[in-house]
Amino acid sequence: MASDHTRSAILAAAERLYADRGFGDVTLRDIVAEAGVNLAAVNYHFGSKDELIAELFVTRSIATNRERLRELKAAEEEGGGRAPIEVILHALVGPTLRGCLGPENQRSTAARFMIRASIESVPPIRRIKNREIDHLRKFAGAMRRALPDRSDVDIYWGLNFALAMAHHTIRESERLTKLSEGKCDLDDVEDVVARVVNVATMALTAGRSEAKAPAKVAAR
Amino acid sequence: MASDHTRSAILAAAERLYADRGFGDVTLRDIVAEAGVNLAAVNYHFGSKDELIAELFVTRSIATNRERLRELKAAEEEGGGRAPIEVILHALVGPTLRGCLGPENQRSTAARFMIRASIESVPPIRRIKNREIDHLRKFAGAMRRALPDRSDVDIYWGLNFALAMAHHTIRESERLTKLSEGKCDLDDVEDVVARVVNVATMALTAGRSEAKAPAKVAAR
DNA sequence: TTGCAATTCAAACAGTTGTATGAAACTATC
DNA sequence: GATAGTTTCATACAACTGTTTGAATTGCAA
Repeated sequence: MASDHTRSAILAAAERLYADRGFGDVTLRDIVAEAGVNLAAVNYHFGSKDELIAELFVTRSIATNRERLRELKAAEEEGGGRAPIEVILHALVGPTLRGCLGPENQRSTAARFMIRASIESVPPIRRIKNREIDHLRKFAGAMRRALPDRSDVDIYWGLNFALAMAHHTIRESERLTKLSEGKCDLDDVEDVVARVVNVATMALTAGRSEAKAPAKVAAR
Repeated sequence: MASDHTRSAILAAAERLYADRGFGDVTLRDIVAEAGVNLAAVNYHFGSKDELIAELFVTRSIATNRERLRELKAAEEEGGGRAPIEVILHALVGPTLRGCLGPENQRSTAARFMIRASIESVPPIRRIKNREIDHLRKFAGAMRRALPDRSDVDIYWGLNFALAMAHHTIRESERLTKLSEGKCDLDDVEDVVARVVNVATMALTAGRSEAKAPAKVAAR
């Protein structure tokens, strides 16, 4: 074991630079300059540039996934093994949206990094995202338990659309603000979460007998 | 004016290579080799690599946008200046989905190129996408005419969610297929379009008096 | 202090990239 | 068929990239 000082200085500097300028035009030399360490340190501590990026992304995304599962598990336990669909969807998209949106000036480096990762999609990150399927299957399972007479196809489409709305809103938040001339308030994260959950819930419950009016799961 | 042979050979080769291997690892040398022309030809005919990429993307996206507006105009004329919301949404997402999805083995080079452009998002393409706002405003206008008692905010969120579902489904089509173990059939484009339109329509009409059951706008 | 491993460092490496150059080949006009 | 303009070509350029190397330094245990 070592002092770890250099290692974490690199991680912090890299996350900051990637968050600010994107993956495209940040070189290892930029990172080591920002971190105040030697160029060779990156390869010494991480093996390669891609492994550095991967470690950054993995750290942040397991944090998000843990939060998702925590909310999901809590909801299912409270409901005796079956949670309401809107609460499940809330657990699915809430942590991601909360982690990436919010007032721009108080957005954490981690949040800005994750937005970049969502927009630019470089190879090491794509590789990790592809392993996310098992994680999503847990939500598909919970959704099936919540809506037992919905077909698998509808469940998967609903899951897909929920993620679509959350991720696209993050990716294109700037454009949506411009398009709506500021009328869509992306700083009010809980409102965004509620909108996504409401639409996804409608998508999953429409045309069924028990299609109750979707409950508001968060304050508006 | 000239024979244009070299120019179009480059365009075709570039589109093919980008579609197959992505922007990340296709160099000018790969393109000119595929096209059977000299390296300097790209800079001679297009000025720079980025301008080549931009021209490819612009060509394809104005084709999509023209198709969108054609459908929108036809629908509004038929309705005497006001089209049903589901038809407007169909005009918005139909051309994009039809241009990118469909049976993989019969997917055109252009379609595969546009999927790449949607996934990788390189600088010259991002720059063009940012100019798309005026185009989207036309749809926002039509949607406002279709739903006069909906607030602007709701209109923009509905537009955002419709695009979200369409684009995300294109971007993550492979993952959705894997996640659903093939149960979600992305080759049935009209079914995908109908699903997106239905959910977006629900999002825009829920909780209003005239919230009629969304019509099926395409065969299922 | 000595010895050994872990870490840091400057420097170079090996490869690739997009672009520029200037001569050669071509094409069409008069 | 000479001329002017366009297009092609081989080649070089200049810069940048991630990675490696081997020596210097550091930290720690015996």
